[in-house]
Amino acid sequence: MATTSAAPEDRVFAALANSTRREVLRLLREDGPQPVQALADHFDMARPSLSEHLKVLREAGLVSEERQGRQRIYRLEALPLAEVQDWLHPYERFWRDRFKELGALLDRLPDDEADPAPRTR
Amino acid sequence: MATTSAAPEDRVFAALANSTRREVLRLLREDGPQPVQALADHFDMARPSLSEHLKVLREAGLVSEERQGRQRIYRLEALPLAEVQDWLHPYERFWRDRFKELGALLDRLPDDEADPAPRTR
DNA sequence: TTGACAGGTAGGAAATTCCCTACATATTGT
DNA sequence: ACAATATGTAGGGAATTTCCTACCTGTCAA
Repeated sequence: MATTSAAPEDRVFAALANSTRREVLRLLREDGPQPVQALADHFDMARPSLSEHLKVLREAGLVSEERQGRQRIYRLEALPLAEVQDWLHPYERFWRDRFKELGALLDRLPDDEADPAPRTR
Repeated sequence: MATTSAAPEDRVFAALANSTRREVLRLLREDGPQPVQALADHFDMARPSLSEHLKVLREAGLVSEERQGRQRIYRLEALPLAEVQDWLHPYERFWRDRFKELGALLDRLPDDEADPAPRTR
């Protein structure tokens, strides 16, 4: 019956669905608050396109902007990500169970190679 | 420089971007493995549309199917969600910092109303 | 004031997503 | 074998997303 209510976290999940936007978040996290240009330097795309992405992030509450002269300094606002973590929580035991199964399986095997081969990408 | 490489987690984030799909995950988590019909009962949408959603979830590794006669039992596969949690990790300190700020602020106020009034937005 | 810089907005094309109605396939009961 | 059940796939339309090239606005420096 649930008509798939549009939760407020909807915007956050949608914002995270794009890798450019996730990269922006990473840049803000690792390099701190910075103007649009500095961010744009990391992408191939036209600057106005990045502006659109910033808008999506803004509307999801994931970044804030502070005007400073003719620049706008964008800053990471991580709080909405706490919602995502909360959302994940009830699933945690499921993957932990899986890990346990896997661990048990490995225990039963001869002590061979622990490393499961480098990811083929 | 980074051309926003399409990470493998891309599929997972994209899968989570839709609330119907998140609802499916919740149903599988709360009610356990079940056939498509049982899931479909919870949605207004045509069953083939749900099938498409299940396909997206399958390709993200978030569910698995087990054929049982003419039914297909879908089961939650939560492991890819661990990737999401890993992705979240480096952000955690940012929102904790925010909480601390908030806490400090509240401490400085007269012990009045703890509830900060519903956001006027 | 004028020009250059920073960055948002408008308008639109191409791709993708989401949902639908047929239809195809496999299994099961009669 | 036949009808009914369970579910996937095809084809297509509408909406949304993503990206582009102009273009507009505000700030700073000469």
